[in-house]
Amino acid sequence: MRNTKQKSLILNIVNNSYDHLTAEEIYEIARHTLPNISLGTVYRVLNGLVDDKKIKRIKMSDGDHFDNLNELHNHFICEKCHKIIDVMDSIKFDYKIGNNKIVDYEINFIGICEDCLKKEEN
Amino acid sequence: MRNTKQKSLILNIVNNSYDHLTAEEIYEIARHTLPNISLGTVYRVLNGLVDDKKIKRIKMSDGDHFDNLNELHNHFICEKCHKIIDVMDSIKFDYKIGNNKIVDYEINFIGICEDCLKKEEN
DNA sequence: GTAACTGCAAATCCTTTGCTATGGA
DNA sequence: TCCATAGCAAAGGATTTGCAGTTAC
Repeated sequence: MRNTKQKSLILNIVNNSYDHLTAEEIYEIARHTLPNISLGTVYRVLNGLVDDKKIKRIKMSDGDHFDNLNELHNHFICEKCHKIIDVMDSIKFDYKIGNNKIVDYEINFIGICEDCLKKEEN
Repeated sequence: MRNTKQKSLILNIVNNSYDHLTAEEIYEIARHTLPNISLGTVYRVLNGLVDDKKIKRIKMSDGDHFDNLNELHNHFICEKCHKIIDVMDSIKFDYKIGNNKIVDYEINFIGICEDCLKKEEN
């Protein structure tokens, strides 16, 4: 895998954001630096970075979002507005599932976020 | 939400399968009983059942899969072949994340399944 | 009776891909 | 130099949606 300016830019964008950006959002930010970058390239680079385990993919109803691996964390996902909130507490598992090799795990908390709870009250 | 034969059939199919079926697969099975059922209806009914928390959606790279809620369980997902394996052990959490209301959580173990490990050896 | 649901087909939207040109090592 | 990668645009594929007819309650 070659080190292109497109790739290092995209990795930087993901690593410096805690907003769980979509490919489209990353594309818009990347264009500030590289106006000619294409959305196809953004998708291709993101897929490569996920394969290389440099970033993580979060599958959502509105398309995939991408997350940095700066610190171990999990997610809370709001059922109403689909907001993703980082849960920094590190939960540890020491687990065995048959003869399958566990490489990683993720815990997703699902519920209603503070903002949506407030809206419900009204 | 009305109780149609399409809906009860689809709920039965999901509840009696442990194969984490896709909409397309559910459609094919449903056609044995209701030959005129349409794929659009399958998608619409599945969305309704997920909203009503009668079944669960599993987002995968090849499209969504649907899972029954017969027994509390989590999933192991193979990175290579994308197989989903049920993990029946019941892990319990008593957790608080700010003022957000936690309704549910899911734990996904990610790794390489036994079959793919064997293939790698060769 | 009537509002909700179905079937059908077209549309939508995210994502991938083929091709040619470019640039990193 | 040479092959992986970028840009562009077209294709792909899962899912949604509009509409007219049907059905559950």
